[in-house]
Amino acid sequence: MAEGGFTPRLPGNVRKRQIVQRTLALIAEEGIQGATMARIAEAVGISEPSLYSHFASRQEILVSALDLVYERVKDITRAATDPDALERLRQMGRYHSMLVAKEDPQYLFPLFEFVAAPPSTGLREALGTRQMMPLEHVAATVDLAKQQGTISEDVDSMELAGMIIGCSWAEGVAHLMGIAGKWDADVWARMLDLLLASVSTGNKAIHCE
Amino acid sequence: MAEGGFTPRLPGNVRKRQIVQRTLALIAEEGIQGATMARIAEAVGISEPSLYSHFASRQEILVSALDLVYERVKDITRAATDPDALERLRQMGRYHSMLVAKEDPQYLFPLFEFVAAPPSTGLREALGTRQMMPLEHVAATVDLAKQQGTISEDVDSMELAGMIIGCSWAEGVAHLMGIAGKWDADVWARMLDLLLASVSTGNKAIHCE
Amino acid sequence: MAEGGFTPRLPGNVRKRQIVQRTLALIAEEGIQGATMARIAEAVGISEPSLYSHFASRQEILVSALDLVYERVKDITRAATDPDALERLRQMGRYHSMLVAKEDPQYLFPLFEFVAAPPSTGLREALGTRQMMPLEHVAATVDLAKQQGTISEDVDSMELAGMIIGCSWAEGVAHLMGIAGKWDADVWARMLDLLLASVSTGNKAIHCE
Amino acid sequence: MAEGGFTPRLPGNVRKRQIVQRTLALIAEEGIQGATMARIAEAVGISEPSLYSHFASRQEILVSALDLVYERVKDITRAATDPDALERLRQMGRYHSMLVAKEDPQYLFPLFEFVAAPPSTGLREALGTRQMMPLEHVAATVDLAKQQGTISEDVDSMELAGMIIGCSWAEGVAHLMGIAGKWDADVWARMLDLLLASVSTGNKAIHCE
DNA sequence: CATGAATGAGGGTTCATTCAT
DNA sequence: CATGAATGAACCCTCATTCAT
Repeated sequence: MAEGGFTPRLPGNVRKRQIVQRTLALIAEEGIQGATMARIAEAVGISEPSLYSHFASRQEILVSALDLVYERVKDITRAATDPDALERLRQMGRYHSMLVAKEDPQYLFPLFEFVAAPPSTGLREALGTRQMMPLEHVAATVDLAKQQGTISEDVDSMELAGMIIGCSWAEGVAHLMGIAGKWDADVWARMLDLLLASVSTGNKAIHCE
Repeated sequence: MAEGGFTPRLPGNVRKRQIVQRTLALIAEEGIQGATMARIAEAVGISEPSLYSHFASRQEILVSALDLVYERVKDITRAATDPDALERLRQMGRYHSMLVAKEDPQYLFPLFEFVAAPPSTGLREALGTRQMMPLEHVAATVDLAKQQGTISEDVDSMELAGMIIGCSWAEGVAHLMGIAGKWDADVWARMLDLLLASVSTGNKAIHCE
Repeated sequence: MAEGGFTPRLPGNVRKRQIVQRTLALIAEEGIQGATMARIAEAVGISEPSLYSHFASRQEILVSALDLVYERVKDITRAATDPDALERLRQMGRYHSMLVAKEDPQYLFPLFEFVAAPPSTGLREALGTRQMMPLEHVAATVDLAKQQGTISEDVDSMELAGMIIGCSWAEGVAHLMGIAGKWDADVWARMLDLLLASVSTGNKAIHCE
Repeated sequence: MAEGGFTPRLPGNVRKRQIVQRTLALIAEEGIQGATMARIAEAVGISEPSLYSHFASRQEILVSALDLVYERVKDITRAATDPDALERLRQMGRYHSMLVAKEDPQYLFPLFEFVAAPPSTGLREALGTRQMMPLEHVAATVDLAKQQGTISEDVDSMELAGMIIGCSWAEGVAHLMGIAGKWDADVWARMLDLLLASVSTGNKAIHCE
């Protein structure tokens, strides 16, 4: 019956990537619930059922989109290359501010869409799993800073890692709430600086006689 | 679904509050998109069209639910009564931790549902507006602390207020991601303490020596 | 948005009956799988979603249709009124033949659609439940015939009832297979007669000297 | 779903038989409508379009499945080998009971799936055609019994054949309705016995006295 | 204030089938 | 002989909303 669509047949991997990317864009624009199969199909330029040639379900597409978000997160850690681990932590903060500021549609808004996904969707669990990786990366960097003697040995690495990433989350929430304009763009970098200063060995805050 | 014909006619205000409360509960369980008119009506025990006797649209109910969330936020500021403004800021942090820890279904999850609501719904704008109030309250408290001499005059009040509230946001995100278990419950209070210590006049961190 | 359809608003009960009847007709024509919500709605002259104002699901409509089939079955027992119970059994057989012969679209084909419904639909269970009633009615009539002395006391009433109804089933299958034309219409009545003759006290077959 | 690239190329006939068998199994489990091309392909372990290398359409596969059902029916006649034709008829009945009792997934449920197939599918016609063969076989056996003098010459052979097979159909319907448990398994054999007794020359029922 | 009946739009998913490879 | 990519049509069902009562 079908007279053989004229849509160019793309190799599976290419199409798959295409689908995930457009989905992420849709999530950024209209939220997860706005990323409907119909809209995804239209954005990609294929028919709705064709999506099922590449993914078993909408859920699977969404999880793949989440993976793509964490590609951006990985960029953060990849971009911080300073040999000094403490400085590296500051670099991550600044890179994150940049990511948020340029409103990359593949990062901030999609990420929080997953944060707020109803538990029944299973997406939040998927998110928690993925977040562990950057968290542990930051904790490892803190460890390194301790070895390098720039961060006090007393500090719990995982705890500090949480606080560091927490600054980024705070930044994200402020942007999403549309009140980021209340401060200049560096405020979250300064928040991170304050935090790091509190735990760096250079800081006399606590031991300041 | 309603349990039959004789739903007692409740005075308008009571019904309205009932509707908003059940809606908020639904948002907590299933997200904003899960708070459908059908489910709200069923939860309240009236028919679907009856909801329109009390609210002009679903949107209006949702915004009212958001107001209810900010009632909880107001509780935070109300609960912090210490005469020492700096201590009051710490109280707010601890009260917030408590609110998050007890998983009050009328606070954390609904709040972030609104954070992540697609722009087209207008809910995020509504959220931004409401968030200004607690933000300014915290800034005012910082100002007071400066007058009381416990926080350094150099500090920008609004900026510090953002950081303080940012700690709460970070706490919320950690919980929603399901990774809060990585730390003990006090970590976010300690983050706030570090921050406040950095700016308190007792701190020699910056001016040390 | 909806500008208030022009379909006349019918009282609930009337619509419900209408829906079930048209559904049964569709089942007769195209099988259970042919009774789609779209076709039912079209046959009734209302929109598809409106069906859900009257029934919670398609399954519920189908079960109601099954009930309607068994209204026809009840007609069989109602139509047999001869004071002589043995004769009454013969009347039932003849009435059934008539029902089958006139190809009442509310009886034979729909009935067997339910017989052949896949187990996963739950419809066959519903069928078994409903079939018990006529079965027990026939068994009771056999009992009565035994009291009246026309059927031998040795016979197990339920067993004979099964055989009697079995003749009707055989008749039904023959029709559905499209090979009923191989015999004249009375063949199944004669089958029933042979059976009843075998167990009637007038029969010397077993006790014959 | 298939477990990967290297499905061994099977000779055409083998594959064909395989396809038909799995299809029949699917019909038994989920009905004709449950035997979708996707499920058949998965069950066989080849891709969906590959099915079209062996059969022109789904319809063709289904008809082949029907043929396979009638292989089982042929088994019935093949299994009845007693030289006495009357006894042979009884053997067929008992063999059929066995077939039904062991719930052979290639017989009863599939058969009735075809009985109840909507007319528009053409499957019921195909069924009628095939049913003629066993019917005529039974009629021929009745004829033989008449020659052997065990069944009365007065009896119409085709009519009696219908009744005999009718007992089997009744048995099948009882099973499908899930009410077979109401009787012991021999009831249908006894029904057949009663019937045959009525027409056998040994029977004094009619000529009694 | 409350409801039963109704709806257009759209939700994700499955269907048998086709075609280029 | 076999497949991956693709599709139009259809599936059951839910959505927020309206209107007469």
